[in-house]
Amino acid sequence: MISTKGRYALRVMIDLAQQHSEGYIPLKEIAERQGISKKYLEIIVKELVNAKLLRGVSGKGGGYKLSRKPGEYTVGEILEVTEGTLAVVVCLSENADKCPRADKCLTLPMWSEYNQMVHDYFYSKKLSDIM
Amino acid sequence: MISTKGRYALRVMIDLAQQHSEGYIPLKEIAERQGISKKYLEIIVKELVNAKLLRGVSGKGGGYKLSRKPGEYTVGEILEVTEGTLAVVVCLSENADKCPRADKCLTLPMWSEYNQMVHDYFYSKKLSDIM
DNA sequence: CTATTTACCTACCGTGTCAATAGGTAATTG
DNA sequence: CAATTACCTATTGACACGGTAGGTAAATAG
Repeated sequence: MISTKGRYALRVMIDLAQQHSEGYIPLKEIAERQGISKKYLEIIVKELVNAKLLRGVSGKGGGYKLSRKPGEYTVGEILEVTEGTLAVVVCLSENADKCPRADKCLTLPMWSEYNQMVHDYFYSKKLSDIM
Repeated sequence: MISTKGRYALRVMIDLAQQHSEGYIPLKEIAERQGISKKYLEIIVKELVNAKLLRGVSGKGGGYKLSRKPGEYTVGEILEVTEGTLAVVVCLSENADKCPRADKCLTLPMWSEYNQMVHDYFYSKKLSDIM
C-alpha cells in the first residue's frame, strides 16, 4: 500500500507544478493549501530535495521549486524516492540477495509480471498528467 | 508490498493444490516441503480456514485440504484474506470513511485506476494458473 | 547591521505490524 | 491409551509510520 508519505509527496509536487514559474514557494503556503502538517512535510520535502527533484532556497523570498518542467517527472520516480522502492515483493527489490528458491519458485513469475505492470504504470504517468 | 504472510499463504495453497485429492495433508509436511517455519504457518493457515478457503481436521490422519478445486480460487481472494486488503491506498480500502477532499483530490483518479488494475490482475489469476 | 523569514537539522515518541517463537489444549484415530 | 494432529493464547524484538518539538543556518529586506 502506498503510504501517506508517498501520497503527500505527490500532492506537494502537483502543488508546485501548479505554481510553476512563480519563483520559490514557501512550505508554509503549500502546507496550508494542502491541509497537511508543515512539520511532517519538511521530512518529505527534504527527501525530494536530496533526490534533486526539488530545489530549496533558505531565507526571505525562499522556498521550494521544481527543478524540471512538470512533464519531465514521472510519478514513478517521485514515489520511489519517498517509498524507498516500488517493488511489489521483497525478492524483487533492488538490494535483495538472490533467493535460493528462485529457480523452482512457482510464484516468482507472477510477482515479476505484476512488478513489471506496476513499474510500467507509474513510470509512464507524468506529473503533468495529473495536475 | 505483498508481505511474507501473503506470499506464504499462496505457497501453501499451491502446495495443497498439487497434493489435491490425496486426503488431508499435515502442516508439518507442507512446512518441510516449503522450508517455512511450521509455527508461523499455523497462523496463516488458521486465517485460510476461517475464510473457508481450506478445511482442517484434527487428529491422526488429519491435516489440511482445499475446500474447492484449484481452478475455483483466485489469487486475489487468497491474498485478500491474509493481507487484509488489496487496496493500494488507504482512502480506497473497504472501511475507509469518505475523504472530505475526495471531490477536488487530483490524485484520487490515478489511485482508483491503479487500484482497479491491481484488483483485476489478481482476481483474474486462478490458483490453477500458477501451480 | 539587524530583524525577519525561510529552509534545514537532530532528536524523540506512541502506536501498530511483521515475522516469528513458546507452550499449551482439544480433537481424532489406531 | 498413546500418538498425532489441529487449534488457541500469549510474547517478543525489530522496525516503519505518522507525526511533534525545538533548535541552527542561510538569505533577504529595511
